[in-house]
Amino acid sequence: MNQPRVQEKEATSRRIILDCAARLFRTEGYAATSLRRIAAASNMKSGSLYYHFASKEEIITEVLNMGVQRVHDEVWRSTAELPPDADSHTLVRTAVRAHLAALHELGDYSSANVRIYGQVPEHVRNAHKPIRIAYEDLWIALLGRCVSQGSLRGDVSRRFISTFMLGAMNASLEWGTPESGRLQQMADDMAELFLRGIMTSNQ
Amino acid sequence: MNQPRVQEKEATSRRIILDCAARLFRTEGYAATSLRRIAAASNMKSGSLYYHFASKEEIITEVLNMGVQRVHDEVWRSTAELPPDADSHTLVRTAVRAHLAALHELGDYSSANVRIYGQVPEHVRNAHKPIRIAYEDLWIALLGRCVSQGSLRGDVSRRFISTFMLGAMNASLEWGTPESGRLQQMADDMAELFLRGIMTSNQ
DNA sequence: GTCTATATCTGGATAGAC
DNA sequence: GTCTATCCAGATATAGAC
Repeated sequence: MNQPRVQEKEATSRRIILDCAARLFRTEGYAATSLRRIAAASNMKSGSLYYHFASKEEIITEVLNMGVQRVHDEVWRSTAELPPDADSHTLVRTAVRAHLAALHELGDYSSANVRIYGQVPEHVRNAHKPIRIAYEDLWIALLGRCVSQGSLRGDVSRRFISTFMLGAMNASLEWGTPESGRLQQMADDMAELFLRGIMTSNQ
Repeated sequence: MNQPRVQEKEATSRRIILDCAARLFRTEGYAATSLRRIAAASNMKSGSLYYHFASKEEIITEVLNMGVQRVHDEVWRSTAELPPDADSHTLVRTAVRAHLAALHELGDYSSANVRIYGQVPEHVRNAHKPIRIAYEDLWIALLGRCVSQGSLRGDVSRRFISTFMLGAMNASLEWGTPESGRLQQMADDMAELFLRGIMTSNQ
């Protein structure tokens, strides 16, 4: 009865391959990352990858999806845990913290996603797109909760604000890898800039 | 006496090659963009590129540098033209407008820069780095003018704020190509978000 | 200044042994 | 599940004709 062991090994190898692939896609780019290099980093030979994945495109698809899915889940969970009457500042701060924490924890996956989304083959991008849109919609909904409290400014569209915020937060992936203590501080600083802007007085 | 004509043709071909290269680097990635494709897009054969450039790395270096240099120059010029006693809001709005206008005008150059900077061979990146740092320093200096007016918040470092703003603005390259009318509006909206944040009241 | 032709290398993917 | 061996397409770069 060693069926479970085999499945475990397959799942583990799969995960190792994806981790290495994500790291290489992030740092080298999509086309520059050969299956031979992914295999070597995973302590395998290139032919062996085809036991786990049908093609390079199947690997990048998995990497792209994982880069968004976990962030989505964390932001959803952390904001759903808040009391229904939580004020807008708390809501935004919580979502920003969750996004940045998950983003940097995922590291190579989310960074690879941000960096090479615009450069993968079009049908790969199209297959991934719904996951991105679902995540954007989550943010639109969060901002909707602010609107219903009358606290979100009305002169700029919610879609613009959410795209703006996501872009600003994702750009932080290019700043290097902060220790988790620093990350907390960074998230709070960024939430503050979002909420109140860069100036002292708001005349 | 056709020496000038020849130089003109060389300069023109060079520029065509760089334009095509920037567009391809942006959309396909660095490694995925072959010299054959750059040549084809430039209505040439791949061998001919070597008359104008010594290597693929020389091409990408030029593309990276152009992507920052023009933006730098535009932001510098537009803010230097302001009266020395211009208020902080005007200063920031002017710089944001200039950055976004130049960024989207350069299009493929700046977008290629943002997208593939982290994926280009290390010595290419190192050669380009001083130009990036000089531009960041320009923003630090602009924010310094706000500090001396007592209008920049003091609880977050100037370096953090400038990195935050540049990241947020550069992310807009991924939103598609706006018509120039829309671009003006976008720049003003973004400046507003920077200056006053996303909320209505700042209690 | 641009071409053709080519040397040399590395890529994704497959077949079949173990 | 992982290996070796291999096919074939496509890469950078060079050489030399025009």
